[in-house]
Amino acid sequence: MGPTLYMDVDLIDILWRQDIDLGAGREVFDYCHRQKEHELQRQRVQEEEKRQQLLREQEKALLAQLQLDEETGEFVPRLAPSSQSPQSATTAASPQVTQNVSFTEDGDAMSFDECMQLLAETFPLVEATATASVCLDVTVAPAPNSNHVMACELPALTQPPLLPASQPPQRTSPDLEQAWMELLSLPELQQCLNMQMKDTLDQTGGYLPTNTTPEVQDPNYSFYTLPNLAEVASNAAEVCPPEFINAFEESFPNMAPLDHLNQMTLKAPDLNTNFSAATFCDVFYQDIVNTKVTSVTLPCGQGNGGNSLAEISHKPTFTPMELHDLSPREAFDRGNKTEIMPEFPDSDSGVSVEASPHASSPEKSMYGDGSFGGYSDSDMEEMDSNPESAESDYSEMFSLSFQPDGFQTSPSVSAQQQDKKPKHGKTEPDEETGHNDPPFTKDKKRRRSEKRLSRDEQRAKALQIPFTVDMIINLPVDDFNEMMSKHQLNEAQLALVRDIRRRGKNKVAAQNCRKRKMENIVELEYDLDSLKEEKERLQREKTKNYSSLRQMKQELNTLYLEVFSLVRDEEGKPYSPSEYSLQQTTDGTVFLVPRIKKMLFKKNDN
DNA sequence: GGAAATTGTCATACG
DNA sequence: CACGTATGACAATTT
Repeated sequence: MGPTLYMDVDLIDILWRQDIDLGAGREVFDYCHRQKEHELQRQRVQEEEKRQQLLREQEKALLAQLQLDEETGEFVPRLAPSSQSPQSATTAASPQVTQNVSFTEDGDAMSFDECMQLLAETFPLVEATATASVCLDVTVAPAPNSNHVMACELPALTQPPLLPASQPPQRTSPDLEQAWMELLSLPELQQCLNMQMKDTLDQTGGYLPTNTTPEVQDPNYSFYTLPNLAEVASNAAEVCPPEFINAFEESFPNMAPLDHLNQMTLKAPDLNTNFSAATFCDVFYQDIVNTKVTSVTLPCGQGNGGNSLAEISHKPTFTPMELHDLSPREAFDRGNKTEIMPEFPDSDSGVSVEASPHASSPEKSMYGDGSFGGYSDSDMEEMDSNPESAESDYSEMFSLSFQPDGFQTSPSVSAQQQDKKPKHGKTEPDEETGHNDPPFTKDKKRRRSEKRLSRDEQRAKALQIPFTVDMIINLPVDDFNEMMSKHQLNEAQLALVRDIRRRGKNKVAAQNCRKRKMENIVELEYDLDSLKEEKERLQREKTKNYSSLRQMKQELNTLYLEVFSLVRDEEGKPYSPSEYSLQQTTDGTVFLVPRIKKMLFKKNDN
């Protein structure tokens, strides 16, 4: 059982990651496990001792993460939506705020303060949504090694949630974006990010040795992360946008993913003992509660950070699709009974789990729904619509994350992203704040209008496909194949890419077809009008000609009578019109023909 | 809340 | 045969 359970845990991790990508709050799950074992003991001691130091770094990390979240917006929102409802959201908000505050206090730099404010403004929703996550975070935090994360979380715990929650979510997407960009561009911030990256790496390295990481994940992870790191180092602090993206990817992938993995592995064993499919949720929940109670001091800030990190990490880190493959999940699902669906049953399906988008109870939702919820295409959308805005964030995040991968983005894509960016901040706040259950329709509409990610984009994101949808669809066959050959994709990813390409092509074809159809209709209508006009014109001409003909006949008749009246016989008497008529031959000669004769002639002719 | 309009997909045929 | 396109039919969404 032990090994199998362990495996399950890893699989679960993977699945969770996927779920997270999808919008599910797997982080919660992972964290809970981790927390159970090591969090309380180690975290308390180490964290408390090193709090201050860690706080700085962690906060920095959080900032980085938060930023990522913002831009990508994916994960942060998700957590909230998946996990819960407004209440949770409010709670979550507080943690972030606290983090922000602590950060500023640390006095890293003036810029940081600004950043914090920005974060507070931009993430009100996220934070709110994160409430539920906070609990989770606490539980999660446990991993001793994950000091960074923990530290980050600690601030939040120690400091009561202040501003963010209270502050109404502001939708200053454009402004916020600019601000973010600026912040990112700040050398200090970048340095901090880099620092965190390194720290996380180091820490992760330390952790890994103990239990370590699922083989599968690590490879991929390293695969993606390494490049990023290198880039970061090289870039250090430079320009905002590019670096911004890179930094995020780098920082997050390294930090969150690794930590999670480590924690996961560590905790897995423990869980195994208790873990049963049925009890799975319960266990987590309990663990979380316990951890919270016992280790208030522990860094849990993760509500925000943790979630955000986890989410963020997903993107940046490319979890191996292979792992993804539902098998693990399915097993997991059976056990839990939670509704996790195979995300990619077909290439077509994006994801499937249906979590109840609207979590009923905050806590439970967190554990049950949030963690387990999967998303189908429709589900994905629902998530977005969910209280939180997962969707908006998601889409936004997605766009950002996508590019970061280092893949070229097609111009169109970039343009879309830009468009989306401004909205990110806004969307989240609105939803978070209030969160209306009904929002569903509203959110969807809003999203669409705002241009959220398409289904395929969401799917691609969920599977962490390293190409933009535009690239997948628009690249010529040769280039497409070349691109595909450069990246190792699992079957699910390949299938999805193929489907995306097929659907994308067909979508364009359908659009063209409809456009053509409409053009044809318009043309035909135009032709119809033209023909109607022609008909009327001809009708008028016909009438005119008819009248003209009558007139000519009239004139001809008059002339005929006039000529006939001038004709005289040998005696000088006029011929009777009734007995004679004038006939003209082809050569112009005119003959006076007796009507009787005429009749005779006719008879003869016949 | 429902009808009309859009839009996305799928299935299928064709080049 | 693989691909891409065209298009009717449906379904999901949006207006």
